[in-house]
Amino acid sequence: MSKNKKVRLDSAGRFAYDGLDRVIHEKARLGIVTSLATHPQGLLFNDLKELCSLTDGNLSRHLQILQEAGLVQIWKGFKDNRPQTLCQLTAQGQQRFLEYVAVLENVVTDALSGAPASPNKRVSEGWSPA
Amino acid sequence: MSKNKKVRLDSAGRFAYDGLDRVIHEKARLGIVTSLATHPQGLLFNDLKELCSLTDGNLSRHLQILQEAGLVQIWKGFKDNRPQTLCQLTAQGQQRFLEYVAVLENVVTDALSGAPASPNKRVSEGWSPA
DNA sequence: CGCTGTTACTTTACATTGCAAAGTTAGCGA
DNA sequence: TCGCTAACTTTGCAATGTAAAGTAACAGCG
Repeated sequence: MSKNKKVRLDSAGRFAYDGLDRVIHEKARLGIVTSLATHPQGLLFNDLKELCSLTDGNLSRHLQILQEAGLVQIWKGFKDNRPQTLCQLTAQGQQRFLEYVAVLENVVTDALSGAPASPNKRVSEGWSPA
Repeated sequence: MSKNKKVRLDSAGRFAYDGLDRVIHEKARLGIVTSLATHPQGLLFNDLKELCSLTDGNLSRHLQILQEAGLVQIWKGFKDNRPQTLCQLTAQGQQRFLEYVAVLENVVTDALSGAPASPNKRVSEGWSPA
């Protein structure tokens, strides 16, 4: 079996992506935050529901998490005597989202840098499948 | 209160990002898959542990999920009479990862297209904070 | 040779999280 | 007045992420 080269110490944590903010990274919330980022005037609860294809309960939960994390401001209002909820990114939310996107760009860069489309090298002798 | 424009029907699902493969999207697994994508010859369990800053138990769990999903091939071998585990992306894993990264690029594009760095517009009258 | 520590993982226990069904409040129309 | 609908919130529970604990085997030492 060929001798595998030990990962260099300075690579430790290279793919940990610590800056990937979990509050934003969850798929449903990523969609919510991205759609809010592209609508500075905010979006209604129903608009978010449609844009992100979420159920009422799910959207409500995620908005609560985003609000508690300080990324989203929730406004209550009325239209035709009916209650309406408007959601908007806070300044902090925008900032954290930009930071998150920068890390996401790193992931994309990493992903495309290692010739991922090329076939894997055959493992050398001495290995058997698990 | 100003009249909010209803989201156009053709925008439904615009930010659902259905192509964001959850098996890959989980932060720890994203790191694992990205690091494997940049090492076609595969990586040892310990190398992955260091590169991704994961505990043994956590890494093992995620590798199991990736293997069960068909994205990763696990090879067992020995070095100096000690067991070693080599992990490698499968062809399917590479394909799905490329598809995933394409969607990630969409997210990044969306995120940067809506003037996210510009301050939010003040909400019109009639709204009060939740 | 027995014992202890270490290595390279796997398994387990449990806390956290994501989801949608169920619930709530209030308005509208018959 | 009643039934239905809208716009959410809350709840129950299944799924998931994490690291501590466990396992098997090797190395070194006395």
